[in-house]
Amino acid sequence: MTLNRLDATFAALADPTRRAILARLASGEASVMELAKPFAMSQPAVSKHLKVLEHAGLISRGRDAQRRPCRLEPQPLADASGWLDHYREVWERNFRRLDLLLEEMKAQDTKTKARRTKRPPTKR
Amino acid sequence: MTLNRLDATFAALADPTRRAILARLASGEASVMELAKPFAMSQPAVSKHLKVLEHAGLISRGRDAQRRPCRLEPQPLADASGWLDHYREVWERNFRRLDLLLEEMKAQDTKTKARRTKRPPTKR
DNA sequence: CCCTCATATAACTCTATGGTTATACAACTC
DNA sequence: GAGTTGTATAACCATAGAGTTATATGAGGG
Repeated sequence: MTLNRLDATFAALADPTRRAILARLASGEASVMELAKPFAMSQPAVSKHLKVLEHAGLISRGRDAQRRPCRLEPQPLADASGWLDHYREVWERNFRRLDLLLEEMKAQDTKTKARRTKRPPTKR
Repeated sequence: MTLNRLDATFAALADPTRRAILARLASGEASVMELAKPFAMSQPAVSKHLKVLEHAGLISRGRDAQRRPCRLEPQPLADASGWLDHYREVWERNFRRLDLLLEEMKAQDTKTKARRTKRPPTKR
């Protein structure tokens, strides 16, 4: 469920047009025409992008006469951000740890170089 | 350039298999076979995923005899995270502002209701 | 040298994506 | 009620993505 949601969120963010739409929506609601204007692209194309964004839960749509104004829905973004932040932390910690490890190995290496005919310490 | 990089990063993250691979790599380097084991998927499929991740700059690969161990590259993640955080902040601010606006409108609404022949209470 | 293991590449299938144009629909204007 | 505006849908095309099997390559081990 939530995993599927992450899929949809990241997939939606992978397109520069859609990121631009989201950026535009950061300054307030907008109609489809308003959103389409900056792009060298037909209106149906923009509608499709909006459908993707809506399906990913990143936007929701109201009704104002014929217009279907789009507004942002911050929740999925928060989820994606959470995922990134979580792993980023782990990764950076791991990265530092690895740097340390590499220095140790470099030191070790000079000592054991003669002995290493095969693969060193059998994985980790 | 950087925009293209964001495309690749988010596209890479959109696949659950690739996210799982990254999560696995958080606990250290791993070979292709090791990475492939948990998945019900052929080795070439995993190699393809790794190629995507490498192309997105999310991993880099070394050489250890026949093995091509994968390790994480945190930089693109930091970029993606930065993009998300930036807009998330704007969006949340906008969201709060909008809530305020809606309350104002709701108050206004009761006053002007008689005048409005169409369009019901503007949703939500 | 030959064999085996780890990985990469080729060739193919299937489905999804991003775009198009043309058209339908829905709601307002006059 | 006729026309106009905003948006959605349909039908289509081209390309990319995720998977497969089969095969090639590259590096050690005996």
